[in-house]
Amino acid sequence: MENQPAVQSLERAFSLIELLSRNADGMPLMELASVSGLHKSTVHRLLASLSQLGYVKKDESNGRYRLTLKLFELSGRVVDSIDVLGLAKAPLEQLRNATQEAVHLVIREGIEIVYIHKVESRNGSIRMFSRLGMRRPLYCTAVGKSILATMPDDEVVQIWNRSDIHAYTEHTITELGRLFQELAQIRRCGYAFDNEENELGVRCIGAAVRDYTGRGKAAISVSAPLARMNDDRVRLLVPQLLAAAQQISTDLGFSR
Amino acid sequence: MENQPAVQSLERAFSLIELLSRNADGMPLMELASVSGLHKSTVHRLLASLSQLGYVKKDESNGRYRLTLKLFELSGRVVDSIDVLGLAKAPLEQLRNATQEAVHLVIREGIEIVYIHKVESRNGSIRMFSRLGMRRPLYCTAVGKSILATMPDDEVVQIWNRSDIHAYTEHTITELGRLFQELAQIRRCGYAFDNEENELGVRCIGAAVRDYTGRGKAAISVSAPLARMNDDRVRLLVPQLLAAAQQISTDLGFSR
DNA sequence: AACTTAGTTTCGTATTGCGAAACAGAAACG
DNA sequence: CGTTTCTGTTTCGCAATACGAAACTAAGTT
Repeated sequence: MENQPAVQSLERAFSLIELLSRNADGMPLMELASVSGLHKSTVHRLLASLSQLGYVKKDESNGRYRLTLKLFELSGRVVDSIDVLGLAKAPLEQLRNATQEAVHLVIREGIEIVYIHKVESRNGSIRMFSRLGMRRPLYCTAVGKSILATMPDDEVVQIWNRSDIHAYTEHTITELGRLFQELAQIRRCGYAFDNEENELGVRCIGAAVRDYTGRGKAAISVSAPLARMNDDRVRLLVPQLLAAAQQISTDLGFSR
Repeated sequence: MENQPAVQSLERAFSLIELLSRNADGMPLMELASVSGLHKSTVHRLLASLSQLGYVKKDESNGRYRLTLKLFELSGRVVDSIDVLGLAKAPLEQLRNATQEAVHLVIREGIEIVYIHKVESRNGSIRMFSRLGMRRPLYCTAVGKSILATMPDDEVVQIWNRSDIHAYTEHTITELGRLFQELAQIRRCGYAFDNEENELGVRCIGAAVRDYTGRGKAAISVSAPLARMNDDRVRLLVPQLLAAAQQISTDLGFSR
């Protein structure tokens, strides 16, 4: 039914866009041509089209092509329409104020979570690495696991199979058995850990946000460097995390 | 040199994307076909390609096509690379806390400003209409005018000529003379007003953020409903606004 | 002045995307 | 329960469209 190849010019244009998105200060035509493997005149034509449509602009001072913020405008509309975002902002900020640590809101899309909101720590010193729009697999983050824990086992297995299991750090879970062990615990306690499974030196606690169907479509987390996240601190933070998750879930129509 | 028509399939695909971005809960194929004026089989082919590339997904439950967050991922990278954003976040939040009103950060792109960060009022009652990624003309916003005020007159004229002058409210400036009068005042005081020029019932004060070249590439503002923004309140808020703008400008390398 | 190298424009060609039409499935109707 | 009328998917022959080689321009380099 599917797997007919994508329209060629679209595929090519988007590969250029992806390349450009990785280079903040733009790229010259020839570089785009060589790394994409396309003929320079093809690249030129596609860029000209994208420029005319307003997605790309050529920096006249140095001849480099770069993305404009028009994509941001489009995707901003999409993100804005996610109702959990509106409901979560206030509780998240309160949570950050109570904990003084970075807090995140993610939603699930397929086998990944996407960061859609962040309130930064006031301990400005150490900055968490996270970017809005960034994706991570479900199985290696506190938020992801807390969402998995709201799903039936067979779906978890499906997601696991579709995921590219990769040990981001030495603590990353790479066996399905381990994952299920953890999920059992998460279901009991209502929150999930990430003990440096995604990034060394960072520990997170996460809790799912449920909508009226009871399924976890989103999750929130508190992240901090190892030094500020010992067991005592966790005991202190968990109730606050859960309260915030509860609050948002209730606002989304989840009961009990 | 330009105005050769854009690659057809690109132009069409992006028009579909724009349509989809305006409908949070997706659109059925036929609706897309009729409003875009494209043949349904063309729409189908383009959507299939966009799906395969991961930008669009078909909601199997109701058959509607919707945008994924992949665009958000791309544009997130672009936005993230704007250094003024990182530098502005803390001062903006402080400003919001001091004023208890909604504060915004915008950057200029061409003849428009783009909202790239917002810290919402805690007076949750009345919510400002503003969305990240949203664009407004320079001439009808406090932030826009404060940026114009940092530019040489001839450039202001150029921008004016390229702009589609439109009276958003009865207070919108629609004559170049009026604009220059205001710019003169803004240059004297260092901040700009928006007296319901963009939206009835909303008053803003804005100040430009300058980089090391002295040009205003960004600006910040405090917005509030008319009722909370009388002259006394403005006198109180302006110094705080200016302090924040100053702070960010300094961090960007602007001196004096 | 000769030689690179990046970027733009032209243009003939075949490939690619096009859309009419057939098909499949679901919902609405009588 | 068959008929009609939707929407969405697939096929396929045709020609318009996008392709890329090559010519050309403009800057830099040697």
